[in-house]
Amino acid sequence: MGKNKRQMMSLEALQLVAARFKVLSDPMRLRLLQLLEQGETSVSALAEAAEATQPNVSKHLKLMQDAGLLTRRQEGNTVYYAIGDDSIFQLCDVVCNSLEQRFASQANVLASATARSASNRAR
Amino acid sequence: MGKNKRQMMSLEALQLVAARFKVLSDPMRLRLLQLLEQGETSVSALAEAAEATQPNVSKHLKLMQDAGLLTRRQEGNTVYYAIGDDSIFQLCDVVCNSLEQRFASQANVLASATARSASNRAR
DNA sequence: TGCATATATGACTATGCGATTATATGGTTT
DNA sequence: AAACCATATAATCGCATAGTCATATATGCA
Repeated sequence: MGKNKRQMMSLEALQLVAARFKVLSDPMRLRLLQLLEQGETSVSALAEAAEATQPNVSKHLKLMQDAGLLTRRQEGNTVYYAIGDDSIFQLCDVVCNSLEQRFASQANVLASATARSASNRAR
Repeated sequence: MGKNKRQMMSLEALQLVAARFKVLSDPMRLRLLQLLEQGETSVSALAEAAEATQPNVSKHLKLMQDAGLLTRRQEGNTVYYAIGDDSIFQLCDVVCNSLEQRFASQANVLASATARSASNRAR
């Protein structure tokens, strides 16, 4: 209770946090993460589901793996990626709830997309 | 409890979420938010505290206000900005905790910066 | 060995954005 | 009115990056 007083973060720390947000600041990557929430998936399957080219998807996946968000498993010819950091979905939930509030009065673009995640939180 | 199955978000929704993350993906903006956590502050005060030029700070502030993260209040000549969406700090906490875990074994760049926020969560 | 499939990488283009500088806008004071 | 102050805006530059296309790598199979 009461307001927490955070101490200032160093510039390096802020850069790390900013970098994490940057990884999440692309619709295609969010789409891939959403697909991966259903479970480990191969690159080609992701490319088809996301309606994107294979090289493009491959790059995004590598970027997210390098950022520590995904894990990579190779089985024969095909490579399977999976969620490696569940905090991603906490982040998306918080953002969705905030956006819901913001657009509450307007045409509800987000309504169907975030209704469930909102009803999960005890607010 | 157990895993929640989210439903797919529309492309527009994903773009909105990505846009919110993008606003947070810049170290200077995070710095300004951190300064504003202490309370409403004028543009010039922010510029000095952040060691940045006034036009640069002004742009960042406007951008965050347009994104719904900040509020703006003008009093005479000077303009005061303040936090308009507290979810920002939830987001930063989640990211900090995730980064802590990730870099747990390495040199602890984040330790001092995030220790408190980590000890706040019941994990 | 040779060929097919799956993924990764490199070259290239186009777009977006952060920073700086100079200037404009708006308010206050004399 | 003019001068001064704080903030916002415009023009510009440089850089990062998402996307595409072509190609390399690598694994499996005939």
